[in-house]
Amino acid sequence: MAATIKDVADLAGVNPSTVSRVLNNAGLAVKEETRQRIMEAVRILNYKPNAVARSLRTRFTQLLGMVIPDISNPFFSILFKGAEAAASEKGFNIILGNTDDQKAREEALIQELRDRQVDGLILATAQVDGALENMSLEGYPYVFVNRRPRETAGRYVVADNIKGAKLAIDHLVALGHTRIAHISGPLYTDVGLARLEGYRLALKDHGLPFSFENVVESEHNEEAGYWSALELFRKSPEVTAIFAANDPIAIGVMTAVYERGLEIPGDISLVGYNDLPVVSKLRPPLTSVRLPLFEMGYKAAEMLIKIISGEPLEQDGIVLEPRLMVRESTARMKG
Amino acid sequence: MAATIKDVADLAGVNPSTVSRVLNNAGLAVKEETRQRIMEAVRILNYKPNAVARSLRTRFTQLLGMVIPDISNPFFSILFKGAEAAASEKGFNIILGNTDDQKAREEALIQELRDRQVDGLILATAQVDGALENMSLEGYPYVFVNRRPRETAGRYVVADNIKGAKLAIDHLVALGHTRIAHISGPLYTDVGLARLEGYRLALKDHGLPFSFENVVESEHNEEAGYWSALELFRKSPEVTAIFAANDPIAIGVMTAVYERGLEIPGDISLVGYNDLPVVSKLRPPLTSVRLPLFEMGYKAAEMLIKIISGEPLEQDGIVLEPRLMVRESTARMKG
DNA sequence: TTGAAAGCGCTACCAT
DNA sequence: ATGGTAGCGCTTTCAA
Repeated sequence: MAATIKDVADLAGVNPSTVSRVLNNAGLAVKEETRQRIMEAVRILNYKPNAVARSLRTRFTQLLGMVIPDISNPFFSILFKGAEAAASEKGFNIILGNTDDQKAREEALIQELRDRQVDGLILATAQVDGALENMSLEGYPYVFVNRRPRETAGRYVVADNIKGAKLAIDHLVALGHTRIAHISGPLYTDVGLARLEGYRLALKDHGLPFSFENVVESEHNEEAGYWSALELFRKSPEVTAIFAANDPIAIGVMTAVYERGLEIPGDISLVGYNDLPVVSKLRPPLTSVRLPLFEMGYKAAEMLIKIISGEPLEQDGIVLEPRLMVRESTARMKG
Repeated sequence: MAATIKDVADLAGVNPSTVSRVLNNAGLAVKEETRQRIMEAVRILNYKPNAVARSLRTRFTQLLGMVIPDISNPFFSILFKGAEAAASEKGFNIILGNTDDQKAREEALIQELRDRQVDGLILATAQVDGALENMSLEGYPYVFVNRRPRETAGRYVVADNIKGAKLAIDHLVALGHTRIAHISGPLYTDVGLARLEGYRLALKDHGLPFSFENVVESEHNEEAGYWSALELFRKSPEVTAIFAANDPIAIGVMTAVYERGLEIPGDISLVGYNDLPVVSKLRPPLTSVRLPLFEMGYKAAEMLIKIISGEPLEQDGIVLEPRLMVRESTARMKG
């Protein structure tokens, strides 16, 4: 049986409250000699405070909940790493829950975590609503990461998707491309919409026409990317560059391009988004927009802990800058 | 403020202990009418038991700790997913800690998790010792996954590395290769040793000579794989097939092979290990030994929960079977 | 079938 | 500077 605070108090010949004072209130009045005796007893008994008992009393668990669609996706696992790094610096740990992108699981998980009395939630998931309204209503601390809630209020840490899309298009235009297509993500998501918007704005900036002929809406995965590329070739066979809304889509596009007997970047320049580790290993290595994922996770946890601690926030949201990783899938326009 | 069991009891006009009985001991004697009244009160107040208070009383947190070197490595994140799936089925959640392969962080983390009173630990990390001895001494529940402890006692869930290596070599031999090299992992790890042993045994099975000329010891990463391949080419330029101890090593080998102006699989057949998602995207897609990672994580959590619940275990360890995913990096011997 | 009460280990308030 | 004590919310034993 592990030693309790009472054991320490008995051994040191003091009251448990004194032990607690020594251990917790660094700046509080305790005679040096008493402190010594107590620390010695702690050492002898190898005493570790019981976090559960402390939590019950203080009403803080020093535990964060993080809800993620798919931890095996490096995108999210790097977010988690960032969050964990910040949390651990402040003495917090994180309960991680994977939703497999299922809304029911997501809501159940949020409830589960709250019942466990986690001090706050980091939400990296797509759709939250019912559970969320309760949360904001009751003033429960939570922070969105990689997603900026539209309807619901809430703090967030995101990357600038409009800027990211512009980086991609600027690059392609600089290489001489004018017929640039976009395979967008789902347009019911803020991410999908923002990247499309960035694409549109960048074309406009460069005096290039925007046309829905050159846009195909896709899901955020490889297979959907493949089929969307086929559809694009049907609609607009003359494009010379494609900006894909994320890397898996871009990988699907690659397959479709090769099937058509075309070369990358010889015939088609291709840009992805997120810069997952895998894309630098592709042939050719993919040019992609990199998000500061670790930093996003870090800042989200940091922000959440500030909210929990009642520290004032300078801002409700943090928007981080993406940057373009240029690789071999993009090249100067032929001719 | 959230409702407590006392609020429910008051509303239902009963004692808190009766509420507790209704909520927890499904099979216990409670008059149907009372139960109804209580459930109604629970509903009205939207009562959720406070897990912290319950944990303090029952001495179980229904929380598992999982220690992982690097969650952004898909190898580990899939292990985690499996563990989380099993845990969540049994009403457990998992606190995940990332160690970045740093021993100090690892030990601190284990201590942290124990102080939090997690009911048990799943250890996917490389080196644990000091902290571990305490754990086994005090009968604290823990399970190793993907690693079978040598010196320390302990339950484990691993894949059969000797078998996996044999699968790789059998395949290469079947393709007509006889000069098969092995770039091994670190030989101070059980994983590295076991794969080397499988390589040696398989050669013997096929009546092929084993020689240290054809073995280079490497670290488990891409760069080390690259340098090890260079060393191999120096020692044994005539090899026609290479079995790499894991996928990152194999990727490093690829780079070295291409630099030498050789083709895969034309000149050199190459087999990796772990079958990370990325390897099917390489050019050529890599033949690799696949481990049932999700299942390993699942079984590890399941085993741990059994230990926690005091259920008897049929066995101290579970060894799962790998299988070979044949792709285009291996081909029949020329000539 | 239900109630009363103790107590898990800790902190924080109030005394002294 | 330190001790005493109440109580966080729950479960569980004992009694009725």
